Amino acid sequence: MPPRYALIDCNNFYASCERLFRPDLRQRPVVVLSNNDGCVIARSAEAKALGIPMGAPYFKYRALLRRHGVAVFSSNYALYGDMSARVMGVLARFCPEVAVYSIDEAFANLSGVPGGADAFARRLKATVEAWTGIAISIGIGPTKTLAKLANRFAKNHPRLRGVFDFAASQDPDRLLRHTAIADIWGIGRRHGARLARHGVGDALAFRDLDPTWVRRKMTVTGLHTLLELRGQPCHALADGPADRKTILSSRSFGQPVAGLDELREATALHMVRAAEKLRRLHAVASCAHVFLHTNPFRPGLPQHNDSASVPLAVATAHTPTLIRAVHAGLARIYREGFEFKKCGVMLSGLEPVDGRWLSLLDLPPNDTPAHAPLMRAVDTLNARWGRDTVTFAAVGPREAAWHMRRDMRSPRYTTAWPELPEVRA
DNA sequence: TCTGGGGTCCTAGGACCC
DNA sequence: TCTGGGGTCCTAGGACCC
Repeated sequence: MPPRYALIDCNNFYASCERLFRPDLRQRPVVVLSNNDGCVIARSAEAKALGIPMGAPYFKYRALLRRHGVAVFSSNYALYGDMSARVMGVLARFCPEVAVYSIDEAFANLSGVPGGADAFARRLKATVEAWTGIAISIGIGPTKTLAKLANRFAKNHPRLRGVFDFAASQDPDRLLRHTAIADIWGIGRRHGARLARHGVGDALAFRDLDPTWVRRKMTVTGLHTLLELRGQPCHALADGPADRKTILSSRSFGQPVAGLDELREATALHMVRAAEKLRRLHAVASCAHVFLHTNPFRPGLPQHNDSASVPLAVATAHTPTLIRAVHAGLARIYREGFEFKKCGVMLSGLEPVDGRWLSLLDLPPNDTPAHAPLMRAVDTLNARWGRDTVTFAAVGPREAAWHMRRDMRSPRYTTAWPELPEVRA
């Protein structure tokens, strides 16, 4: 049976999560800001109607937001992650095959579902909304790219009531003609602008281009997009289990940082986070990387961007060893006299912890087997009592000035006991 | 003052080897 | 001063996604 892909996604996900526990905001526009309260990354329908673009820098829009009584939130990933797990749980319970694609999206294969794809999707939508309070939209098509496209129509045309099957269309060419080139999944700003210069402005024109030309100008990625628009699947439901290749932890500072001591604390904190993720994947890393950036938005200031890679003698998930590695890298790239805006660490050469290669040389003393129980104990305590119940001295004081800003974070309603919502009769 | 963070994939080019 | 072809591996950079 040919696949019938569905793209299921949550409407204005972060903004919807914020509203769940704040019924007073039901009619008010809501926006959610990125880490550090830098820019707008989620908008309720009312906020979109006010003309606030995705990615709008907060400082430029603050006055407008205030004028229109927009409720503004710092991002609260504890809440969004938990709500995402609930939505995905419902999907997994009812769909024969699901692949989670992002925090607010999943693909499913609805081929052969009882009662037909459209009726099934409508039941699924009603169930998710009743059980979680999060509204979703569903697009269906013979390829993932067309399912994505169908999802846009489901969202943008209220008469479809949130579900649209591309195959049900009387005139598919017309749908493609009404899809702007940059709204195609897989075609971003750069290629969109380039195609527009060649007179290719919509999905229909792109679909009918010469595949050889597209292959040459846009690599196989672009070719796959074209073929998928023609109904020929190039992406499987789950494109391989996608073993992670890297783990990254980085952030802009709440305020500029010039001193080495603070950079050592910040990189240590990033490594604590990265190593937590590494152990959650039951993996070890064989290389640690560290990087520094000054502020690219201030080209007048002296700029210094650099990175260093530190190979590890033995692949490990031992946080202190990894911190020592990035501190060694940091010493190589740090320069005095610069205002740094951002730093981060990356782990690469990931291997499953059970199948790792041991060095032919003796194990270095910092990777003795005793370290695994210690890390396990740290992770267990933090899982039970909350993040950073126990941590590492190298990360420095908990209230350091360089930590990111999130001045408008809502309570972690569903994941922290002290922040449970209270209901008064 | 104030412009996110975390990923993937693809390609070109250099280093190195035989 | 002249001097090949073929292969692998790594890295940097570009493009995309949410």
